[in-house]
Amino acid sequence: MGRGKVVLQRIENKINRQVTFSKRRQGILKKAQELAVLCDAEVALVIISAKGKVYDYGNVGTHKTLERYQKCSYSLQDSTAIDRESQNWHFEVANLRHQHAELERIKKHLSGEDLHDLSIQYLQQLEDDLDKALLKVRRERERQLQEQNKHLQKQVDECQRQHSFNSIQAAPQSWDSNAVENNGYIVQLNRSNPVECEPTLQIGYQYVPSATSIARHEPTQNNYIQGWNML
Amino acid sequence: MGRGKVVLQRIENKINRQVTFSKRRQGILKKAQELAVLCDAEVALVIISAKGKVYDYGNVGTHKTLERYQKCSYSLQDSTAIDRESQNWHFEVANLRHQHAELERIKKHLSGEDLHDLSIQYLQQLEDDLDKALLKVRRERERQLQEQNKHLQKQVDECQRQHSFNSIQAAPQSWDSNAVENNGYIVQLNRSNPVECEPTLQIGYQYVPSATSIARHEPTQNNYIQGWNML
DNA sequence: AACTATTTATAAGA
DNA sequence: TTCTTATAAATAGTT
Repeated sequence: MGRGKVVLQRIENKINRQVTFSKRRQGILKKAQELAVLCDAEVALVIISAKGKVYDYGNVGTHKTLERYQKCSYSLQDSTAIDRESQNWHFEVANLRHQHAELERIKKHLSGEDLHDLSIQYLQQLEDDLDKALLKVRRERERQLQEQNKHLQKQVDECQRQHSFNSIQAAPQSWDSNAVENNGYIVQLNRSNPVECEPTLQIGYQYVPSATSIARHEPTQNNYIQGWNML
Repeated sequence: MGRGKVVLQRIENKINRQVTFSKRRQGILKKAQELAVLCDAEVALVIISAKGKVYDYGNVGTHKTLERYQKCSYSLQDSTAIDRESQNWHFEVANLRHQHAELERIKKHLSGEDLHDLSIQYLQQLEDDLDKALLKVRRERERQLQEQNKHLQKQVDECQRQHSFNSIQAAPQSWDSNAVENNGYIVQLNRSNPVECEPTLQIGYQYVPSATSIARHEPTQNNYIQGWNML
């Protein structure tokens, strides 16, 4: 893939070799990542240059994958593999530290921090991911609200039934509530008469203030979920 | 390199994933070999499929290279006082694991996964946080685009200058295109005034105020990189 | 498993 | 080193 056909043979010109090494190293790294992501595989790649410089890649941590690999091909291994057991702690700690750092990084990005050194592509991807996540969160919240609603509706019906029953003996009742929205989201019942049923049902969410929250600007008593209708 | 652009994202179709895995595995293997031979490097590659099947390559023996790699990585750590602290390791590892689990949890939530057992309040908080993050990411992307914009403006000016110069000699040239590709980033230039090179530069994206903006449908060229710090 | 239309990687040149 | 460009190589979608 270049201006000349490639011959599978050590590049004799030192400069060319160095340049090619740099380019192809990048290339194969990308390939490794793509393979890992596209095909959901675990990939570890170690490259050591002629001068001894080490490069590595591992989508789930190079060490972790290598360990797994070594376990799998245990029988092929000589006995030195055994006393490497003692080094397992090294592995484990190094590994965890690595992953930890990585996770912290990702978490920051997902929280909108430390964005300054990211590429535009990465940012765009991040934006997409966040959008998707937001969508999912909204859906889940919606789901939960609906469930709660259903539950409450039952209670209301129950209550209503009893009430009606009692009312048959007495006067006809103008059963009413301030707001019952059935298939909608929140049902807000402000009952002033503390008769049989629970006195005040207020359902739904209250806003929980947080250090990092941008305000949901409306006061939270309406059931309208922001941005939902456009989904 | 195919009929469609590649999107860096797990291929959902199982068959396709399998096929791609097979093809790309071959491909990267070849790349690894070429790198090793052409550049006289030591290369080890381990691939473990989602189902656990192990593939490996190593021009001087996978195990050998891996051992070398592991030695190098260890030396990066303070191997001096490690053994004495070995008692602390249990603690450290446990600790790290704990933190790790926690981070994973948070990361999932921020990615819109595993939401089912969360409280409504938490979800709402999450939603707010995501909203905020999204905002920040958009701002950062905007900032970067503006920067790029500035850069391009310079180029355009340059071009314009030359153009004007040439035009003195001959007839004006209608050198124009609506899209300029700069370093692989496609930048749209909407020129309101086609004659003079007096450009209105509008680059990239428009800010969409809603958090639930319809996703960008442009070909998402993403380079979302996990586990590799080329950023 | 082959076949291509395309995309992607990169060798050479600047 | 980095960028550009012509071309080889890889491969996604198809048959």
